[in-house]
Amino acid sequence: MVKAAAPGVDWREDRRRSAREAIVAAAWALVEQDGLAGLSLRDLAQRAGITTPTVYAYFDSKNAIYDAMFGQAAEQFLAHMSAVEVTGNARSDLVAELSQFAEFCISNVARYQLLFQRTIPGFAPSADSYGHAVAALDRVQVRLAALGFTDPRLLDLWTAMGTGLVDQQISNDPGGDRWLRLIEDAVDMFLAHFPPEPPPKRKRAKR
Amino acid sequence: MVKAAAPGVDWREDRRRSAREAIVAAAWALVEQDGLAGLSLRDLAQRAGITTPTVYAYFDSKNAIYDAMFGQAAEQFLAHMSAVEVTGNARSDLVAELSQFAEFCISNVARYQLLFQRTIPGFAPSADSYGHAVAALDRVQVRLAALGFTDPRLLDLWTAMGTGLVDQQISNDPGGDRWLRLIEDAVDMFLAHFPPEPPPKRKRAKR
DNA sequence: GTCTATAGCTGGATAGAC
DNA sequence: GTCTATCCAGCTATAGAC
Repeated sequence: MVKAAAPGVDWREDRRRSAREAIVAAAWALVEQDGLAGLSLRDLAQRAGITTPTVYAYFDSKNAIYDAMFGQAAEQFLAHMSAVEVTGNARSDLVAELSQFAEFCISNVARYQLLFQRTIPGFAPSADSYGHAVAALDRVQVRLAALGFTDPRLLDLWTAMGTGLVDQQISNDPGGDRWLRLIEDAVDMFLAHFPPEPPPKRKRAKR
Repeated sequence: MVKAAAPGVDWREDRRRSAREAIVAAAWALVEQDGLAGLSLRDLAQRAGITTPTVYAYFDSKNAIYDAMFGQAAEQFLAHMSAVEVTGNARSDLVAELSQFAEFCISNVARYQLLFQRTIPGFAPSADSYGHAVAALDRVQVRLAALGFTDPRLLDLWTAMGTGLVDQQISNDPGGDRWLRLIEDAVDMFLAHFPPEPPPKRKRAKR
């Protein structure tokens, strides 16, 4: 209504944007059902209530759709991981972090595959979409650093543990919790061997 | 030559068997190049020096080819993992085990995907092929048990660590060694938190 | 922007001669 | 068993009317 004349972002752009989002939403619904690689533009158009050529009015190619999905997934990942509460206690924070990560991955396997595995043959995310993903991973690093883990090798070991648990869970016990139950054990193991550096000097009041 | 009349395994069967193996070999060459899902029967036939219908003289369907590949991969996995030397020292044995596993996975990513990830839409290994894979995984369990690790949760954590390192290596640093270098750290972490049970009582003569 | 219609291609799988 | 020829389904993508 009062959306008046913001330069370049008028109702026209809004319409187009929401139409694009509707297509992407339909794409998510399909890949969650038929698998990431099984997406076809025919099905997509039908699901979105339009025809195939209309899809091309909004996306240049099928990969452009994957790219939009990738960007959205990265945003969702950032939001999901930012929602975890920080207490300052290393153990509970690491458990929360890992649980949140696992929940994100498992709640949408297709999204996990798109974002973290490279399973679509000709697809590589655009620089723009990839930027979101990098930002999300940076955040993980920052949070771990706040807990006293700064050694890059430690960070790599941490991500390996996380993806390993998630990967085994998805591949070998889908729908179950055989590996999810091990999250606390994994964190304890990690903490026992790599005690966090002493309090990261919470000296940031001044500024 | 002296292969005479072994009942049911005459030269006819041998010819057929070697023809099948040639097709499977061509399939491996193709998937290593174009990705596991990118395999097409046209390309396969061309690579094998035959025509598409001839492929069907040896395999009922494309999935039957994947199945033969799966069985072969499982056999190779068992052989590769059996080649690692056992010293009885937990640390060096675990490092060797994990290194061997990583080497196997990384040396042929398509094989890794076929065997350990479920990435081909309509494909599930036959009971026969799957049996080989189960045997191979059993062997891992037995070897860990010999080192004093019998808790099934421990085994799951161990496999998660292994696949996590391999997965990160393949996905995020293909051709490099960023995660491979962490194998020793990972083993130390594992050992520090879960010291193996005292010598597995090599007293099993009786029985 | 949205449609109908279709091009153009590639896929797995089969028929039938030899 | 191996071929030529082909079917039929699916796909991405485009042309052109409205």
